[in-house]
Amino acid sequence: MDYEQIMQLALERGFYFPSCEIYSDAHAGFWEYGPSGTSLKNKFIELWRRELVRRDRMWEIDGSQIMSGSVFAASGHLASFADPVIKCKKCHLIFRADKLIAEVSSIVIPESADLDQFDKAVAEKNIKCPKCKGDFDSARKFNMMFRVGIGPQDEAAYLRPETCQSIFVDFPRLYKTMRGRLPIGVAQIGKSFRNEISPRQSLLRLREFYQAEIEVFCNPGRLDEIAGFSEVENTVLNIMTDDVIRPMTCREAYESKTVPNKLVAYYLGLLAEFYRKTGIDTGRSRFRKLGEKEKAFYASVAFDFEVETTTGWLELVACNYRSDYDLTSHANASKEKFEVLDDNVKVLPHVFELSMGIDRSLYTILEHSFREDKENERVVLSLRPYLAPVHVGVLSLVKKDGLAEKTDEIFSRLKTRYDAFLDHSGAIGRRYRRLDEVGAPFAVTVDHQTLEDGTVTVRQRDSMSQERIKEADLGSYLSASLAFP
RNA sequence: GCGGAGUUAGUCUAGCCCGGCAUGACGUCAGCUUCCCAAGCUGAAGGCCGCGGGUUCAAAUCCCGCACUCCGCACCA
Repeated sequence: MDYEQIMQLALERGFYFPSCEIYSDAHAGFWEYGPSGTSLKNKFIELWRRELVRRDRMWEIDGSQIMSGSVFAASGHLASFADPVIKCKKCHLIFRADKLIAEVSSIVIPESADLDQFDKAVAEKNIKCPKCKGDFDSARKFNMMFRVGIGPQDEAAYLRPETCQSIFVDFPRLYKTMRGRLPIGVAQIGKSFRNEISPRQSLLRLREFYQAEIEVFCNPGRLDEIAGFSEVENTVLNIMTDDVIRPMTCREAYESKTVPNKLVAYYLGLLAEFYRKTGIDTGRSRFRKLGEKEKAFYASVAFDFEVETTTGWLELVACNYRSDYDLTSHANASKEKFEVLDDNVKVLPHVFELSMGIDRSLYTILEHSFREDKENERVVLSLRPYLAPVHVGVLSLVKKDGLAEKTDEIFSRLKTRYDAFLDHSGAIGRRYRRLDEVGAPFAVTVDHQTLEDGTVTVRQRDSMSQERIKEADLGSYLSASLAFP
């Protein structure tokens, strides 16, 4: 399978498609989830809640997408999420001002410097466009954040470029009211917005995208006191350091100091177990330890969880040890106090972050589940049953002889408990094929025998095999088969 | 943002060079038939040929601009 096949399936079966596609001024980087995609996404999120939020007794919040300028002044986004750029007047090429100046003149100007410093350097050193030797316009900032105007005064605010700032800003209230103790995870699912220069490949680089972020607040002096560590100590992590992938258990990773402490090892373990249950082929995954130059400026230790796809290795989760960077910044800017009592000692928590890209994860699930069954001339999405957009197809073998009515009756009993799809029309084989393509793990078929002895057939998506069970047992059969792990 | 290639029904696609009724397949819907794995038959719906402008008696086709998609570069908290 490749990107194009997944794209075609997404368009044909209602997984995702371009936003505003009927208008020609639609912008790149915005995509909609259709019914199948939304259903898959909801179930993915439910699995995330089970495996991370509930398992680790985290607090889940849902913050504003628009946040005030002060938040991003404190977080550093206003200064450093923006690139200083200069544009050639003649050929209109755009360059990063700081990089071009450093390259041709060895003058180093920090990217967050005032704009006139760049203009001054360009003038003094008589820097011209490297391509056409044209003159440059004055420097300007290209900020990746979307600015929005609030109220009649059009006051500046911003669409959040990452969801975690809500968590940092909310932490003092949460800790005062929610009765937790360190280490405590605060989780959030939501949209983030980045004005990417060139969005690409549908769900893989979006301007509006979903993140599932977890910020674990911890006592930096007690990073090896993790109660749940024994639960994951034998979980295998594929850790990549210096271009070599080495499988090792969480305990081995910790003891060999491949990861710096038990807390980090524990959460990488939870993450690995979560992704295993999404059906992604974790044999083609790795936790890549980032080198000094690659890490974000706030991170002291960073691992990217990456998965191999037909588009190459794809980063699904950024795991950053952010130390006290965020809480210190917000404490200084807001005058709010972020210290908490941990075992009767006052401490400013450190933060370990798991920042997950949901859209990319969903794409990867689709690609890793996609199977061309040439022998049976079909395309199958072998999704885990609990993630399938449609749980069960409910079909009449033929419409006549009262089979349709009986099928409707069974469907009515199932439809509020499961994602069921009712289908009477066309050849039975064609209806099975359609269900295979959206990954429905089961198809219940009503035939003549149903009317005689009250049994129906249940067809398995992957094996195409069928068994006959009592109609009355359908509910318990499906509940057991579709249960989350 | 740069360079290249593209954009025709839900999907894929012919037609474009050389202007003159917009092809075909799959899919969808209805009916018949069959009755457990994309069978067959009959019928139907579905297109401002990406958008805007120009040339022309006439534009899917030629010209210009723009948008979007893919690839490469650059960018990437």
